[in-house]
Amino acid sequence: MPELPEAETIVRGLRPALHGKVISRARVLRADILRTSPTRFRERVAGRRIQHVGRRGKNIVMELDPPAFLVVNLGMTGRLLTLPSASPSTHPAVRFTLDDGGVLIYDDVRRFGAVEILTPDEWESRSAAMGPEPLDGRFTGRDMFARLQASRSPIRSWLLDQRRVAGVGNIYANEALWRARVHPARPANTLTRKEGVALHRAIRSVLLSAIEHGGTTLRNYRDASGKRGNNASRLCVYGRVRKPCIRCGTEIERIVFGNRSAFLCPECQPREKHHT
DNA sequence: AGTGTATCCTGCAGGC
DNA sequence: TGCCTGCAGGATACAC
Repeated sequence: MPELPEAETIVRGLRPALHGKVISRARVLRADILRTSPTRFRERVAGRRIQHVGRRGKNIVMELDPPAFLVVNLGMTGRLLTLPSASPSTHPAVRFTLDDGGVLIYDDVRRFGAVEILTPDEWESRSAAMGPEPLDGRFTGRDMFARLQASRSPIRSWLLDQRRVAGVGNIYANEALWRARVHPARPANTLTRKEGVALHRAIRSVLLSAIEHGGTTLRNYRDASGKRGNNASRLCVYGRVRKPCIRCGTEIERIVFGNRSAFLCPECQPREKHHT
């Protein structure tokens, strides 16, 4: 999916269209997107005003009044589209009608996503279970390094675990590791302080740059107005198997672990320290 | 604690 | 053209 930069881009597009609007009703076309019954969902959403549109990790979070949280996780192929949109909704799952006549559609080809309506308590505990926001000032290199030392899991798996850092997915995990010159399979606790700090910086710069470019569209991702992101051409390793490393010319490798592809430059990101 | 495996679901690209 | 396989930005549950 949509990782943090894509969710952030969608939020920025949604905010002006949704802020202050009342959801007059919701129509559920694909009930498996919800985590409750369609009836209960409709009843809990209808009549609430959208007070704030925000993001936590990869989740798009709308704060409603009377107090409730509409939380959207886009899974692999989810979209939140305001109409009229540049790309038509091919697989609509939930359709919200606003009091000003506006329409918001949750669209999802594979339906791995989720649209949930939570109580403030439910949302609070959900959010508390997630790791720090990587772009928040409270997320420091020092902190991250300390937490890396407590884990033996491969660093790429560590980065994908939303309880450790919120919002990093497979694209940006791989990109950040390449920038920091760290092999994705290295156990987290084998990173040196220098590497940990470099990785922390790399995560932030990779995410910030992706947001600046409107997110990465490989296939399905679209922003709230249906437009593609422009970040795909800036990827340095993700999906670049057998293409030359931009830094050193060595062929990029693809390896698989934790059920996901990892991409790396074997020269820039050695698995073991090598002596030169 | 960590890992591999499978699952949810659809579509697309590539090989033959 | 058609059929087959593998692959996909995520998250979770399971057995070991």
